[in-house]
Amino acid sequence: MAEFMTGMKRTHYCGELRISDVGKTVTLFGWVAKQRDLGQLIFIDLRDRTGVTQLSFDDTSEKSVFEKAAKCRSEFVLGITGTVLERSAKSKKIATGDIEVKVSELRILGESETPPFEITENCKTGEATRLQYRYLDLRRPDLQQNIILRHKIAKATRDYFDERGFIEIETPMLIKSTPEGARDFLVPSRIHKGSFYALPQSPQIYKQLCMVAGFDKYMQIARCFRDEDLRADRQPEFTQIDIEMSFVDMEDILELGEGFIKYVFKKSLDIDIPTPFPRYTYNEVMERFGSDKPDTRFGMELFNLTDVVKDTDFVVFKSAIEGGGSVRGITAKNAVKTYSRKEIDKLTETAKGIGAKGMAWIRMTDDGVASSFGKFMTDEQMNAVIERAGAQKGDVVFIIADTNDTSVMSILGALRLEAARKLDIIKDGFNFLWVVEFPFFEFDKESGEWVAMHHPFTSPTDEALDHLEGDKSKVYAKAYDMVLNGIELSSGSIRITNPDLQKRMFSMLGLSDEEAYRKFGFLTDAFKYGAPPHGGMGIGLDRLVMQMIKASTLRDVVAFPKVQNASELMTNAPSMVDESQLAELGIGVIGEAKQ
RNA sequence: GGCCCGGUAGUUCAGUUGGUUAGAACGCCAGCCUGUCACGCUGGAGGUCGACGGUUCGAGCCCGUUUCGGGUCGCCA
Repeated sequence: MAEFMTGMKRTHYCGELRISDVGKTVTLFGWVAKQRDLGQLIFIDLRDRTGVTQLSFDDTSEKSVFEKAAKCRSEFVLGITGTVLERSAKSKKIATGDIEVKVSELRILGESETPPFEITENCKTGEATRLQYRYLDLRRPDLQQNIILRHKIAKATRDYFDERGFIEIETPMLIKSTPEGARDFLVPSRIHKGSFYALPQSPQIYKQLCMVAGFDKYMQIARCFRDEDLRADRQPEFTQIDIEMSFVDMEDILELGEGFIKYVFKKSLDIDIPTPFPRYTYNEVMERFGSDKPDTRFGMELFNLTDVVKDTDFVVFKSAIEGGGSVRGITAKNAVKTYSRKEIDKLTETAKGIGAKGMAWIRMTDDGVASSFGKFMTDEQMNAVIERAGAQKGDVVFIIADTNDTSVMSILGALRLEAARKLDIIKDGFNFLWVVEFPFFEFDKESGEWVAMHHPFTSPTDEALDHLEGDKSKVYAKAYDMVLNGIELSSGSIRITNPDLQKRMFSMLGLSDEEAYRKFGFLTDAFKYGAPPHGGMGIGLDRLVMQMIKASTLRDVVAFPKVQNASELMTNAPSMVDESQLAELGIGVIGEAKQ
């Protein structure tokens, strides 16, 4: 039934025509957004990626054209030629509202069944249905704008780094598996039966080898893969703006990163981001915000009560402190109405869910001070607590005690976010910051051992070189994170380039010399042949775009995303494969297959 | 793997203490309509109430299991 477009050539996009075009003969292609049939008069809104133009048909139209227009339904694909007319009734709602196109030739290039949901902005249809028909979802103007903005950001990214002498180099997708951190996606080899490639979690090692090779400044908009569980801001495949530079120290990289953010916000959103970004040490953000990726769009900072309550009779506080831990809290301003006893109980459950043993609280009501632990305290002690909390009438104080200081801070960090959302006090804006001076090791409670917080190529600070094998809590890394509104946007470090130091690092991570050589020998070998000092970072493109458009999920900025269980609803990937395919690869499935 | 939330026409939702034939709006179909742009008017079609099992005289509603979707903790060097 569909007609051919032979002989038709587009003169304009649907969103382009203005009053100045009146009188022109134009040819447009697009989809029927809406058809309004008034009997002897028909209007069709024709949509493409740029916008909508109204087409009109009346009794002066050729009969066959008019009849065809009457048959048009939503999402039919049309090609039309006609004359631009000034509208008698103008519309201010759309950019082309002053004109319409009186159609002289109409071809139905593709018909459409009724779509499962309307192709409109602010579609209310659930995500699952939209993802199943993602090609229709992507046809919606808002999602289309997201993807187009993403393109602009990627373009600005390449421009920025190109102007500064960076070279984009493609690194391989089929690489050696080095399962140190996240789980690898594995790809079986047909030629080497029983052997596997891995998909890269990041181009880390290759970009470092590019530095050894002398490219000096590398960048790549690189797809990365991690076989871990999904979150609203985590997809199993994601895109990094990956950067590495030689002969630089941390300052150079931070400056480059700030410049990049400034540039990309200006170019794609025309927003000025002030630089330099505030810089916090890891210890400072943990103490003040209870997170290594703090959201600084609101206050409610943590305070330390350990010295204030250490002599009280409250056994919960006392035993936490005696066990080497701390007592800390946050104060929610004007929250006494929001946080009724019932709501506090709910928050306590939340706290327990993330590892708290309990939660103490103070409510500063009109009738006085109510608290969960007042009976264990003298009035002076309670007043000292309230003073430290900076609490006034109308405020609510939440207090966490634990023998593990880090737990206390991170639990309060989570409660701080939860309370801020509930109280709706998070201001609009783009709060960038750097977190620096990361510890090199963190203590793993389960194994009782110190484990590396970063990948094994991260350089310790110069001062730390003397006591690497000593007090592990005092070793810091030349690592830095860029944080935006509580989301980790970027992570980077200065790398180790000394082969001996790299060997020391591997052995501290529990890798034997043989094992280290088997896994990373090519890198340590490379460092024997003149490795320039270098460092870099990877900026999460998806997360950056998501923040720029204030989306709440990555799925709004990824064209074809995966859902929570890591499957794709449109194609139903992953799927089982034929036995013959498995046989060729020498692979069998153990246990019950899960589709 | 744990915890929390949700699933009722194509879509978004309502559905009382469990009680006759499960409703509305939008969309869809048909007819009428010359200035609409959320067109209007008239009429119509459209439901395994996610699935299975249980309780009950009777289940959309109660219970259990399961599945799908979302959030989150673990995990993400």
